[in-house]
Amino acid sequence: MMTIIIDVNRSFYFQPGADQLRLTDEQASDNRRLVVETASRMFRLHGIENISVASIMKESGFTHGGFYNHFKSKEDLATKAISTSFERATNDLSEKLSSGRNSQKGLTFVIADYLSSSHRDTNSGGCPASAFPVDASRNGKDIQTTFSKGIEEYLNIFADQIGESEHDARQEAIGLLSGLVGALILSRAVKKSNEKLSNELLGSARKHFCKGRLR
Amino acid sequence: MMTIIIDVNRSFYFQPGADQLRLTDEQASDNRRLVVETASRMFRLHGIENISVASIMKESGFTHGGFYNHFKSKEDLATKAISTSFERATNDLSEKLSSGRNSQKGLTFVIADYLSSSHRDTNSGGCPASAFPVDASRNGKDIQTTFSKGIEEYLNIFADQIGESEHDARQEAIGLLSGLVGALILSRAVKKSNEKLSNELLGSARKHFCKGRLR
DNA sequence: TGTACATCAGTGAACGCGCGTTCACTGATGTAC
DNA sequence: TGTACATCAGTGAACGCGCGTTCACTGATGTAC
Repeated sequence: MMTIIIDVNRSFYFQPGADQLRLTDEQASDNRRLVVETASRMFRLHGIENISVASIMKESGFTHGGFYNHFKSKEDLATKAISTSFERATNDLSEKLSSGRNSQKGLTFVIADYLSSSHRDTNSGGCPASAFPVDASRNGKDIQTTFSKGIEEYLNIFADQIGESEHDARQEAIGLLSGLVGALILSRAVKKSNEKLSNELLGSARKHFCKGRLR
Repeated sequence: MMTIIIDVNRSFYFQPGADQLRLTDEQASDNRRLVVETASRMFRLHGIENISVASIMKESGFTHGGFYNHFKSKEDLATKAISTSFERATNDLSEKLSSGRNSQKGLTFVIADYLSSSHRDTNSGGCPASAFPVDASRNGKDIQTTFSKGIEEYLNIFADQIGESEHDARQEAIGLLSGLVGALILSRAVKKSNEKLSNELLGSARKHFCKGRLR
């Protein structure tokens, strides 16, 4: 078996048109931000390994070649996308909690929101703590470092809200976050085949983790 | 730009050697079982999308060409691998629980075992309920159906053990399974970057979910 | 403030690789009579 | 029970495709003087 490949005229490249011009620094960093946000959404929804660099760039309105002007690698982008998701999510969380007067009652709102069918079905991927842990566990140290920081932030916010003695609050926060993440992930995993079970997982977990907190 | 590809002698194929012979039905189904078990382990450890058909076949001691003699597609294998994992896992679980005399105490053993560092670090991938949910949520109905059945089985076993009124037991089982799955997944996701946090997640979740069950 | 030149975001083709799947081929096993 | 023939698990090459990454090239913007 022999294959002969003759490649004619290897060094012919596209010449950009006359309307091709260098962007200002501000435009460039706006573009970078846009790509990170697109990636954050697509990664959370479909998983990091299942979304290509080209599709992120296309969804952001660019061709894929320019990707490496902004990011060292796909992993570099993933790291930035994860930390951006967590920043936004923990800000939202703090806001929701600070608007609720009674702290334990505030938590029940957050739990109900987290374990709602609209969070399960969101087409932006929802909470990064539920979207990324399996990707993180299969990836290297850089991505895990970013993920860990996000988890710590979540735990701090929950523990602050729970109050009690510091150690108990932290332990309670860990139990709560684990329960929320587990229930949401499981309910997503069965939704297409058994929506009844999916809803039951959300509803029962909601009741279970609100118990003793209400009012 | 033009590329010319000349492919010489396209139709030359390998001829099996003289020691090449048809297997008995039993050998063939033993081989099939072996491939499913190898896949189950590799899929749980690295995720379904991250393991190739060729690598599963190689790890099982075969070349990849024969794969489609046994399975309709990679998804077909994934479905069989998931259900096999659940069968084994739920059998193990029942066994562990039935050996413990007091039912609530039996559960605390299971919780401690589930949230142990050796389960987190197992190089066979461990419990399918924690290994597959994110893969399942990103896959189609066939895989989710298999996954749902496994989850139902887990919930039934937990609920039986918990006892109480039937409805409360089911709700409690959902809370417990969610917590176990969430804590294990999170602890795996931070292990490479922050082992202290990883251990804390396991330990605190263990205490949290054993509370009120001990003795 | 004006000028000369380096920088760099974007383009689209290409590279090298690995994926899931298909294929022609073999010959002992399985089976229909 | 004996015989003729179809079945089928395994092999390794190949297909077609998509991936992450690299590349040469452009010219207005950024910057050093």
